[in-house]
Amino acid sequence: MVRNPTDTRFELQRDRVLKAAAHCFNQKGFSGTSLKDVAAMLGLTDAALYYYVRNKEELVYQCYLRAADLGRDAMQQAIAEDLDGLATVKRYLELHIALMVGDRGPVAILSEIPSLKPRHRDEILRLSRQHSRRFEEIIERGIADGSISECDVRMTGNAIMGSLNWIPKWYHGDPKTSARLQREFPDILCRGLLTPDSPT
Amino acid sequence: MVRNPTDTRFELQRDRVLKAAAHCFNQKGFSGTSLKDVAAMLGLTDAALYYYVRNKEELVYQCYLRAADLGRDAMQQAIAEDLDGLATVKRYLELHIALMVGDRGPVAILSEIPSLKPRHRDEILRLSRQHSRRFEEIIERGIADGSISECDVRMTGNAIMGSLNWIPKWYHGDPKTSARLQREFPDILCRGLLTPDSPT
DNA sequence: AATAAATTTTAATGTCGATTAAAATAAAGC
DNA sequence: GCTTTATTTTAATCGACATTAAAATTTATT
Repeated sequence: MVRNPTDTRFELQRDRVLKAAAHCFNQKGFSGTSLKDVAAMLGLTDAALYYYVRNKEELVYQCYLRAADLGRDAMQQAIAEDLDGLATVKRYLELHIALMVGDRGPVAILSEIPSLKPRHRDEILRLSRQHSRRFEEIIERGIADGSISECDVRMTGNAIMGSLNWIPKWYHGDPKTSARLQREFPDILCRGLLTPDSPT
Repeated sequence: MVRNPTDTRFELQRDRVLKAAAHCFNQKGFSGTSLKDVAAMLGLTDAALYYYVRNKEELVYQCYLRAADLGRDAMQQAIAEDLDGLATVKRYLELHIALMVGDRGPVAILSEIPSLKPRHRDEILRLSRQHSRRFEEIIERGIADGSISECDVRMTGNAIMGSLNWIPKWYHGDPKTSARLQREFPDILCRGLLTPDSPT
């Protein structure tokens, strides 16, 4: 079985497998989804999945890689647009959410990182930390250019990333919610609750 | 084995079991923690846990009940202080976080709700929705009394709750982080990123 | 159409960890 | 101290998937 980059059928089917897996993991929890569940979503047999991943652990790993890719893509594009700090944050959030609720989704929520093999766990954690660090850099840039108010950058980053990472927990594909999410969420995360004339 | 409310030894040990379980679930993931892992934290044998819970499913269920109790307690106390909407939100966040990082913690992250038995799942979801609804009511009250700016209440609630629920993912008991969390987080979630003089 | 390669299924196997029952120990009550 | 009750351990059992190998089928190539 020699496979080259032009061999697209395998890649496509594999992608469907990973999406189905992400969907199942989010819906039924990790321990609650058997390979049979994932396979059933594609009209396949559980054993067929082994043609695309080595085992269940790798299925999770690949789901998490997809999630990391998606986040990285959104951030790179946001940065490339060369806006001020606050606008970059907002743009990143818009892009990330758009990808999540679009055809790059669903994104698996990262609940099972610890049960990955060390090699895989380390890589996912590395990617995850890298992403957080880049996000914090944007916030710092915003503080420097005056668009973002002084704050504990680490905590602020954690707060926003938490909101973002939690989305798959309550968003299950409803189009109405999808629209609201894309329209409102980025602003909400940037604006906070204060009224325009609140004292600081 | 007749047990009454004054029988405290059982209750205490059971509580230790639930805390250990929450800790393990957060650290190693649900599927990655065996009952042996949980028991080992207490110097017990896996079989001993069955004296405190019927089975693993109930262990998760009880962890989630604890989490729900904690959130409810924080919210009730915040509401009882009879502040305006924004201040109530902030007070609630302070209290909830204080409990999470204090001796009521650790709080299990709710990743495995779907693998609960229907009866248990329904109850946890009911409690969870109730909590969200009450939180949204506070936000609405804040909008009504002018302390919170107009917003999509549902989405705003989701955003803040997401941040809060994600905390156990990255907070692992470091005291330094605990202090920062309690000091900064409530404000961050209320204030957003904007500078005092940002245009709206 | 014939052959080869890719994909999926059928049918077992194997294993880990949850669960259980009975025995042992520890604690409490009298 | 003796008895009863509460707690924990030892030692099996047991089942649900994950995993595998070989066979079957589908798809691609010529």
